[in-house]
Amino acid sequence: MSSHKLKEAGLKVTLPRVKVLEAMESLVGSHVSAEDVYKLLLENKTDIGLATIYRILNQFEEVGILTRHNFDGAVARFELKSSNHHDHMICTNSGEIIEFTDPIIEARQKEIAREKGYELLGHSLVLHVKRTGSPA
Amino acid sequence: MSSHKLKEAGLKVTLPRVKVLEAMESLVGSHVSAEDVYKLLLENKTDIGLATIYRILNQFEEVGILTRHNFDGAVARFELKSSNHHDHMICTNSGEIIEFTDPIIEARQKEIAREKGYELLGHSLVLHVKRTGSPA
DNA sequence: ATTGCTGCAAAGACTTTGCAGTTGA
DNA sequence: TCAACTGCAAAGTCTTTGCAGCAAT
Repeated sequence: MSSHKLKEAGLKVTLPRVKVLEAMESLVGSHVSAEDVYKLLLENKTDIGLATIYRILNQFEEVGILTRHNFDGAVARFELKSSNHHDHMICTNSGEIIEFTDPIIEARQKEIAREKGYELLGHSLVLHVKRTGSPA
Repeated sequence: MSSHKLKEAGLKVTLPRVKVLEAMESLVGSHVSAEDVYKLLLENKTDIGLATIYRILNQFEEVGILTRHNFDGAVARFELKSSNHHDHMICTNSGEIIEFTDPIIEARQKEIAREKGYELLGHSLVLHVKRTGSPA
């Protein structure tokens, strides 16, 4: 249940927060903007102010419920933080976002940071791609 | 000479463009915002409108003179495109930006895209790091 | 002489904030 | 009850644009 997750995170359980969390849970695998969440909730007859959505999304990020992406530099996109970390590939034609993981890259990143005298805290990797003739 | 680079790129050689290009050339290795360029030019007694700087920076990116980064999702940062591609590491404490290259990661990226049926056009990789006890 | 470029100020997109009223524990 | 939360509208930040005048070929 969503409310439990909120309490765990130290957030008061309020209707807007529950609704936003439910929306994000129903959207696992998507990468949505504040506006997207707002519209989705409206469709479900839940009218929560856009400002509140922004506030809640930020809080959720702070407590680690979700991850923020700035793929293009324009709108921020969010996705529920899943147990399995992954990176993204964006098709320049369709705008489609494909997720992937690669242990080799992950390992190298840690190593590179260490080599330079740093500790890796996180990373952001986005591949910009286009479809080729040969399918997946 | 800067003006030659502009002609090559198909851009009319104008004072603002030459000044911005010179500024970027004097800043190799930095990652500056439009505002940064604006202020730097002002210090050098060159008063070019901020809107013009934005326009020029965009044009320079289009013709491949420089690269745009959206490290944090806030301001866009630019750097002269150098012959040698590199990625970035940002220290969360100091904000310092360290450049690096890694052939293994580069190769994997290409492979991953291909495996999924895509062609790699470009990528954006940023490591978020913090200093450790052991120096570089 | 043209055509494109620049400056200014206004507008735009996205996001945050102040404040008064509401709600959850 | 009382602190925390929400909604609204206003404000903020970064960036783009319209338009009239200026400049490069």
